[in-house]
Amino acid sequence: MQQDLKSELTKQLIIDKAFKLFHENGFKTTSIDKIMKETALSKGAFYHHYKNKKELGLEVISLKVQKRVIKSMVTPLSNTGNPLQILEHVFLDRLKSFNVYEKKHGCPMNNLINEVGDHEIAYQLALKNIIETWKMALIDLLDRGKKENTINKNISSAATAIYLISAFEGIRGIRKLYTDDTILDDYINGLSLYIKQFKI
Amino acid sequence: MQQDLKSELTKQLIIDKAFKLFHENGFKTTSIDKIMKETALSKGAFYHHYKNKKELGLEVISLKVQKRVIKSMVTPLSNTGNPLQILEHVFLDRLKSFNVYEKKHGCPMNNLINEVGDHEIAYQLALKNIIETWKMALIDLLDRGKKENTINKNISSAATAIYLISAFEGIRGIRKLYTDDTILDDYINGLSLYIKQFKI
DNA sequence: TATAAAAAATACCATACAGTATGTTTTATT
DNA sequence: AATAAAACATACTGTATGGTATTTTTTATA
Repeated sequence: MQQDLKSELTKQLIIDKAFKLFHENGFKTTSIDKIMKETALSKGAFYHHYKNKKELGLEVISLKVQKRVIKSMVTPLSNTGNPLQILEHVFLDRLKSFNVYEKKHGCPMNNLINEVGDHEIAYQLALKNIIETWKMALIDLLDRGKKENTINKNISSAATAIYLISAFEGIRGIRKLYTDDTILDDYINGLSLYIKQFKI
Repeated sequence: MQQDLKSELTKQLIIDKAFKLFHENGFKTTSIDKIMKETALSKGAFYHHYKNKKELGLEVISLKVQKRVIKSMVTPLSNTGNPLQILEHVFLDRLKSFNVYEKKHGCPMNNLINEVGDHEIAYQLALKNIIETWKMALIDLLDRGKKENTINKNISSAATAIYLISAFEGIRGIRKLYTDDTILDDYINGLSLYIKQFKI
């Protein structure tokens, strides 16, 4: 195999396993040893490709966590159609798409925000970047609705975007505490009611 | 000093320092050594009073984390007055009461939920208990508003309670990523608009 | 004041950790 | 085939960890 391709595959393997373990067990308590045991490669291989754990953490955020959020929560906002329907679809469909594993372990981004969001400035910036991207996309969609007269012009797009994001991330954490979906049903009802209020 | 009083004071000291360090640096990465260094006592003292770190964790949750939430977010909901005004007051006053330290390190409960909410069942139950207490108190207040004809009877009290809690906890995490309060202002505007919708 | 128990200190252990030094194997180039 | 560099493996270091064993100090009671 070509060297640069092999290198790329190895790095991708490490990132994938690291993301999985960060998601399941948290960032701080996931050691390099545990990650490399998952890859079936050695510690030497890790330090050949990465300077340290921090560098890996930042790659996991930008290559896995960010992509995940953008794919499921940002990109679909650009679809054509009624903005309010898109909003409801994106948030509700996402929640309903989660399997037991994802409900149990919560949102990878939110987990990182709460675990390392007040520690390393580098993590802070990388995570903030995701939130800002998400916020902007929501604002664009809400503004489009206002322009097309399907959304009440008196509501603040920025405030609504942040309230939507906050509630979504909040419930992803709270759901961890439960073993069934009743709390998610409450959230879903709350969200539906909330979105309906934007209508003209 | 009386023995049982001394014992009680020592335990309280350990709990206070542990809560502080959990809040600042997280649960998992706060070691017994670090806690006991803060208390200026020895490791022997710790293991005289506590069986292990888990037992301390549970005491911190029930004696510090829970008390904190109940005092600031639950008890004030029982005040007399217009339920909607009480709602707005409690949530907004709480947010506005936070100092730089509390904004930086987020909500101790939410931090724990996201860090250990999917690990130890004992932590899970202790934390869920707080959320349930909070949820019930909000439902009671909303139901009172409905009975007194100040709150729209068509909204679900449980759904509204969970949506309020989720957004509040969500923003406490997200705020960690920022160095100023603009994101909090967005949230506050979003919350005000949200609460206004409950009006008849 | 003697004695027992509680409170706290000291010293220790096995394990896990991030990271390093050095070796071996694989791949690319001449 | 020779050589160099990249990819990976092995063995190690120093430090931190949760927890234990044992000793010293403080407090309560007779």
